[in-house]
Amino acid sequence: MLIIKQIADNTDEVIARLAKKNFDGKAIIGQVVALDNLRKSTQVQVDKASAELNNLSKEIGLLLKQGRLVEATQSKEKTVELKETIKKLSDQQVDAEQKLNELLVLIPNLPHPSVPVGNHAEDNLIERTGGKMPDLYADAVPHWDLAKKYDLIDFELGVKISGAGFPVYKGKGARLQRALINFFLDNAREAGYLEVQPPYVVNAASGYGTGQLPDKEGQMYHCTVDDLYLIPTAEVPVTNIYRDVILNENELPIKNTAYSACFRREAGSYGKDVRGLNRLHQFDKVEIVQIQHPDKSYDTLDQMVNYVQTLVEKLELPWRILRLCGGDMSFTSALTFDFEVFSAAQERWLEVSSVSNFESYQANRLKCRYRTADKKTQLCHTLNGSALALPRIVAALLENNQTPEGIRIPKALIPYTGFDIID
RNA sequence: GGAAAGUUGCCGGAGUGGUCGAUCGGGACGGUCUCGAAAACCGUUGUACGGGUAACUGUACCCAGGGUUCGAAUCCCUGACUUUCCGCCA
Repeated sequence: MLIIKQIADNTDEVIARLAKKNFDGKAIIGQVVALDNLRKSTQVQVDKASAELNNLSKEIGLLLKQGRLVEATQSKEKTVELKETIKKLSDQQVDAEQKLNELLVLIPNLPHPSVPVGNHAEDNLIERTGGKMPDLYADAVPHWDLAKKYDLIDFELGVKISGAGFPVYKGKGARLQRALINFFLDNAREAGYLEVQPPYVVNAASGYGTGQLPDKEGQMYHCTVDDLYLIPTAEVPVTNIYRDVILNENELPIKNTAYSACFRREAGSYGKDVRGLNRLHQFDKVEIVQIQHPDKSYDTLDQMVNYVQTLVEKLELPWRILRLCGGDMSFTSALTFDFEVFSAAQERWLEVSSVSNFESYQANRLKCRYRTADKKTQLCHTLNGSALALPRIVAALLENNQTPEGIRIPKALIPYTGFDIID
């Protein structure tokens, strides 16, 4: 969440910047500032009364020790009213803090000044593009047909076992998944990321830490008996490793990578967007996460984008990078670059990665801090990106590399698949 | 699922009603010594929110939430979690 001090000190600026995210912050920011003032003023009173009570208690202790019972009893009587005052005031303070917090988590992150204005995908800026558009032969078909033809993915079987959006990968389809996961993890490791294997279910505190809660409550699978959530991305457990952690400045940046299955309810999605592998309830993804010094986080964001670019290049896919507009960005992000690859038979760009700098927004919720040389604690910046999400990569690989003889595997992947063609 | 024990600072581990934010040990950091290092010795070593230009200072925090008391890490209640044993099991 945003830092209350910054909101209070730059109210108008915050409201103006939030507008870029289509968030009308006028009313809520006003309330937040008022609650913060109330919180402070009640605290001053509570502290003062508590100090008085503490002093009285010490005195009573001394008096009792000296056997001055009458005076002790008199002092005791004085505490009655004090305690009532403290109770009343601290209730007020707790109440203000609670309300303040409830409001703060509803305010999205401020977009970076370089974020383009806009509300829809069409308003995103194309940063750069690369790769070669494939020349498909006349009978080229979308990946769902290829998946059936070569018996790679069984969507109907998934429906039987679980429901729509839970495909069953088979044979070379399954091996391709495994190959991609290993390929991505090995690349990440070579780029200096420490591999971790996180839990696939998280508690509510973790959901709040990275901002999925309360904003995206309905998008996560929730195991109510145990009050645990299936992770929508490895970002959640991996970033939460650093919840309530104070790092040494020289430990930064932290670079972690993790493979995980990801679970998303995708409530409200339907239509041709969800065909085949385009949108699933369960999918595989390798994620990269960095915890960085605030001064360096934007350099790091560039590095992460460049790193993801090397992946799509090695996979020989046509790609483009979008700078997301304010309306298309996630709740918690300050600046996001999306990667899309062209899926030639569908003739569509498919999002395969999203790389974001959250600045201190997540860190503030997580209480992820670092200690400066002069022993002050400061919030870290958190960043993450998909590197990469598998299903749409698979869709593009299948579609773009289809030939009458079979589906060609890109050179970089062959050591991982163990085969160079699907036929 | 059944039974028992436990949860204190970076870690280990004291503390069972009053100068306890907390003994001590380890670690880490700084210093002395050394060509350098080790050892030894000396010192430092919490977080959050307030007040104050500042030096400084107030409050809260010993798993969480309630309660008893003038006063709670310490006593009582509730909850969470952890560990061990038994059962079940990849």
